[in-house]
Amino acid sequence: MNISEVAKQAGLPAKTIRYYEDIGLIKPLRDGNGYRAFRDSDRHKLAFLARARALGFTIESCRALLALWEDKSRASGDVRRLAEDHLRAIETKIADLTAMRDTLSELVQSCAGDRRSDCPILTSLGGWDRPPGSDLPVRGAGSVPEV
Amino acid sequence: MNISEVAKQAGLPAKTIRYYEDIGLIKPLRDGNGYRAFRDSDRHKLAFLARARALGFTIESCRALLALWEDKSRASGDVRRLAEDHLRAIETKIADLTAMRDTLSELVQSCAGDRRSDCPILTSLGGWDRPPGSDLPVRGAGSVPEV
DNA sequence: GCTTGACCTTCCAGTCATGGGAACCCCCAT
DNA sequence: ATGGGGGTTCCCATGACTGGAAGGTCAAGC
Repeated sequence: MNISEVAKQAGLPAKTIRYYEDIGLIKPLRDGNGYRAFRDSDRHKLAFLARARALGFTIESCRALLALWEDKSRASGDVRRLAEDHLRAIETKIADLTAMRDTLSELVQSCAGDRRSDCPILTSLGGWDRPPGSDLPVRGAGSVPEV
Repeated sequence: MNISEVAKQAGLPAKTIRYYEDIGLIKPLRDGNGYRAFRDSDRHKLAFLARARALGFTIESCRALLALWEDKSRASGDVRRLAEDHLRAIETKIADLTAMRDTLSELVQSCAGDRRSDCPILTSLGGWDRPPGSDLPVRGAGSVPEV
């Protein structure tokens, strides 16, 4: 089975599969022609990776999860700890984004959005006409997620 | 006022301010010694940028917002459109993350998290023992946000 | 046997918004 | 003059890919 077929099955782009080999997540064999020869184990790992990535685990967490998956003597506590850490990260990000959404939503509501130039969104971003203490949140060095 | 003072006022790292100059968001003058000389307008722009970034606008959206801010004959509709697009992006991301959180939360709940090796999290990621159609979501090329 | 086109391979560069650090310059107080 | 704390430019690294160029391989059709 060539890479594009494996890619289809795993739900990952072929480029991503090559990348995963590059960083040592999988180690497929090679055919005589240089093509990658995927074993069942490689394809299972790729499916595992696709699911873990879909849950937002970082590549390094995926690496750790994969190692635990392969380690028949693992403790489920180790797996759960990884998952809990990630869950907390997600919840933090949801909270950040929800705060953004609420602020932005208010701003959008307050803007007429017509041909007139008057715009509370810009006024607010500019920091004018606001009583002290009602500042928009200001990002403190990487504390706020990208969208 | 030197860059570190300006940085403090804007709530941005000095490095970020240099970067913003690099990509043409601000154009501070220079003193005889080569130090950046920030005008009021530069400092106001930086404060504006810090707030817009804190709301998750991309740099390019910030550039557009800044241009509208400076354009006294803008239409507030243009501003509002930008904000609405961004708001939709945030909402999409919140939805994605919420789906992740729900799935992950269930998995965490189902795992004993002790010294035994049995682990439903790994079982689920491995794709075993699941009736057809109950697959975990699989990422389709960039459709799912990073966490 | 030759061509065509769809695969496959490697390698390099780019993305986004910074952060780290080197090498060097400048200013002020001792 | 010396030291320490600014400032400056420049290049490299991050995460997790994605795009594209240059070239090898394979199967089908003529």
